[in-house]
Order: sequence, then C-alpha cells, then structure tokens
Amino acid sequence: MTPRQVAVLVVIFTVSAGGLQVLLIRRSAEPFKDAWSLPGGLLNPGESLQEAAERKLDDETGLTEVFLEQLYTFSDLDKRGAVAVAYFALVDLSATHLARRREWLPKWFPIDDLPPLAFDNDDVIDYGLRRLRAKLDYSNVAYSLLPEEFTLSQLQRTHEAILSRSLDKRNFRKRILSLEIIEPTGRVASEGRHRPAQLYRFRARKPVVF
Amino acid sequence: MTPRQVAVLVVIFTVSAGGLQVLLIRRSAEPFKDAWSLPGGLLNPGESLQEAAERKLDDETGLTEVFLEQLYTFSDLDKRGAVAVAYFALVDLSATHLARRREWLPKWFPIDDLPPLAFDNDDVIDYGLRRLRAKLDYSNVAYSLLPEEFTLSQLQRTHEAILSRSLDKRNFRKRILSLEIIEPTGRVASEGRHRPAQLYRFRARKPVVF
DNA sequence: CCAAAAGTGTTGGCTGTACACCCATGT
DNA sequence: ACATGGGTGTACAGCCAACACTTTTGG
Repeated sequence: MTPRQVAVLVVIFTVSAGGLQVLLIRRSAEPFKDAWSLPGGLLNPGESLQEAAERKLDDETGLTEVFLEQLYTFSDLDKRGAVAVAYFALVDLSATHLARRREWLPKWFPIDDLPPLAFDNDDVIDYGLRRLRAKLDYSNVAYSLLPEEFTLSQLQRTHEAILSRSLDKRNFRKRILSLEIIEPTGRVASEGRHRPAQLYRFRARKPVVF
Repeated sequence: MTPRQVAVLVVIFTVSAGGLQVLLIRRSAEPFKDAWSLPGGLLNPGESLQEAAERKLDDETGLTEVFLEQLYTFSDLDKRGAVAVAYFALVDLSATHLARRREWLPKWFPIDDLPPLAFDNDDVIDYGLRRLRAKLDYSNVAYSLLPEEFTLSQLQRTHEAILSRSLDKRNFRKRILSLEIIEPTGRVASEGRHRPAQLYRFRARKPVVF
C-alpha cells in the first residue's frame, strides 16, 4: 500500500581519555548536506535490519564482533515518511580503523560537546546514552569497549566515563568481582606504569544479563 | 533506493479472572489466511508509527488513552523484506469494546495457552511479556489495566497474573504504598463482597518511571 | 456460625555505600 | 624523596523476604 524508505542509524560509542564519545560523519546529500550526523543509510535489497546495521558499523570502524543492539524506531525524523531504525554499538577505540576513503572524515565527539546535528539525531543519541547507562548496571556490555585484557582501574574509568560520575574504588572492585563476569589472566600490565596491575578479561565476550 | 512495506503490530494485553490475556485476530489475507495473529497493518500515507499503532488499538478495542509503547522492530517476519514495528498496549478489560464488524471476531487468549500463530508472532508476544514484567517493577504501567478506582487486592491480583507467581500481601501493600503512586479515594468497595475494601486510584494515569 | 477476603508489624539477611591507609614502582 | 596509581576491610543503613493472626461482612 504505502511503501516507505527504511534506513538504519548507528550510534557508535567509545570511551577514550576524553571520556565517552560518539562517532559522527558529514552528510553527503541534501537535506542537511555537510551537517554532522549519525552514520546510517538505506537497507540493501534482501538485507535484514541487523545486517544493515552490522554493515554500516563495519564500514565506519572495520569492526564486526562487537556489541550492537536495536534502540528504537523513529518515523518523523524527516518529514517525508521515512522510517529510521536506530541501533547502538560499543567499540574499543584501540581496535577501530575509521573509514578513510571519504571527502569528510568521520570523527569522534565527546558526548557533552556535540556539534549541531542533522534531523533529530540529538534525540537518538540521548536515547542511546540512557540505554547504555541502564545496561551498564545489569549486563556486561563494557566488554565491547575494552581490549581483551584490561585492569580493574581501566574498567572503572570506563564505567565512570559512561555514568559521568566517580565511583568508589573499593566498592567498585567488590561489586564487579562478585558478579564473576571477569577473571584474572595471571599476567600483569607494567608498561610505563607506576605499580604493575593485575590484568583481567571478560569470561564472555558477548552480551550477558545478570 | 529500496522502499519497503512498513507495518505496525500491536500486542494488546489485559488481565481478567483467567489471568493475563492477549488479543488475537484471524488474518483475512494470505499468507496465513485464517490463522490467528496479532492485530496490525500497514501505515497510512503521512501517518507516523505511533499514530498507526494508536489507530490499530482503537480499531480493536475502542480505546485511546491507554499505555502504548514501542517494543521492537522486526525485519524477517515475512521473507519479502517487510519491516514490522511492534508495539505493546495494556487495557482495562471492562473498558474495552471489541470490534464486531468482522467475519471473524477478535478474541482474548490466555498467555500460556495460545493457538498456533501466523509468522513469528510468538516471538513478538514473548518479547512483549518480558518487557511488561520488567516494567511492572519500576513503573506504574498497571494503571492502564485497571478501572479508575480499584482495591489493593485487585492491584495485587493484577501483578500476580503478570508475573505468574503469588506475592506476599503485606510486603506488596507496603511496597506499593511507599512508592506513592496511588492514593485512597475515601470511598470503599462493598458490592457483593465479604468485607468492604478501601478504593485507591493512581495519582497519574500516564506512564511514570520510579 | 462459617467462609472469604481485608487489613496489619516485626525480624533477619543481604546489599550498597561511606570512608582511609599502605605499597610498589618510575622519575 | 616524592608522585602516581594499585590494592585492601569494616561498619552502618536501607531494602526485601519471610512469616500469622484478627476483623468484617455475606450467606
């Protein structure tokens, strides 16, 4: 009856020294040509939503096996009846290879210092941030933001960046260890560091709900 | 590029003496003609997703101001590339007027005794049920399942039907009252009842998150 | 008088939070 | 030697779960 354009959008989060960041690209077409926006695009023929989101994520970051989850479906972003299915992804900055083959390069922006965005992409990012914060408390999503091996301090800094508040070190360690989602690797990190630190890894590198 | 059919589906829940129920209709078109399925249909031109879901809900139940929330968007329900945006709704059985003008009448089914369903509608219902159970704990969604005035026992039976387990009466009352989402009306229910019971109402008849 | 549902408090365990010091290493 | 970050325990408060009896009414 009324076929519609169906697009996917991907909110790609990472955590770096500068805190929680989102990946944005410059739009190459009207409307909002040259404005910053979330990566996204129309579905290819025969492609599922999940596949389209994975493809977009891969295009932008070169990553495939990361946390990627459907967020929400918007229908009034442009006023021409298009439907946009938003996903959110969490990536380890040190593992990503940003797309280079473009007029404008994609760029990371701190979550609290975003440029003006196309459409209502601010709403989409807000929504993603709320979900991320909620999930942090009852899942192991952070596995996707860190390298295979990491220290408890790194994990804590990651949580702090996402929640944008500081956490008590002893309580944090107690809580995380009691969840039994990570285990010590036996190795220690000592590169350019004051005191060597125990390295841990996630028992499962896929989403687990407590 | 690749326009798709976009449909909405609505999982309509209610609670009655028989427990938690879902409203199903008979499909009138192929594929799965005459199979039980969730109410739904394509978007009208110019219509948003929310509007389409509200329209479908109104068609089936005559209700408009009830809890209705987007659930998830499915893309492989039929294999022809259609996209289905699922919503879930909570209705007070005593306020609904089921659609009558049809070859096959819509019908309530207990959640644990569903007939074979078209497409993957079982998955959609499961998903809705999980969300409903989760929301019950940190929101006031039950407002939409009960009449304006109700007793604490009715509210408890509603919770029990959704969670399908029994709850301790004293703990339930303590917890609900301490949330301060309901207030006594001053009136009592006494119609055909053993001992008269205090009537309460929700302070807000719209979604509130604790 | 009996059946049915309404109403009402206390206790123990668990969980989350607040809080401060010592240690190993690099510079 | 000092600066930096790693690592560790305890005490209190709030929350949730378990648990049983009395009251009011209708039949």
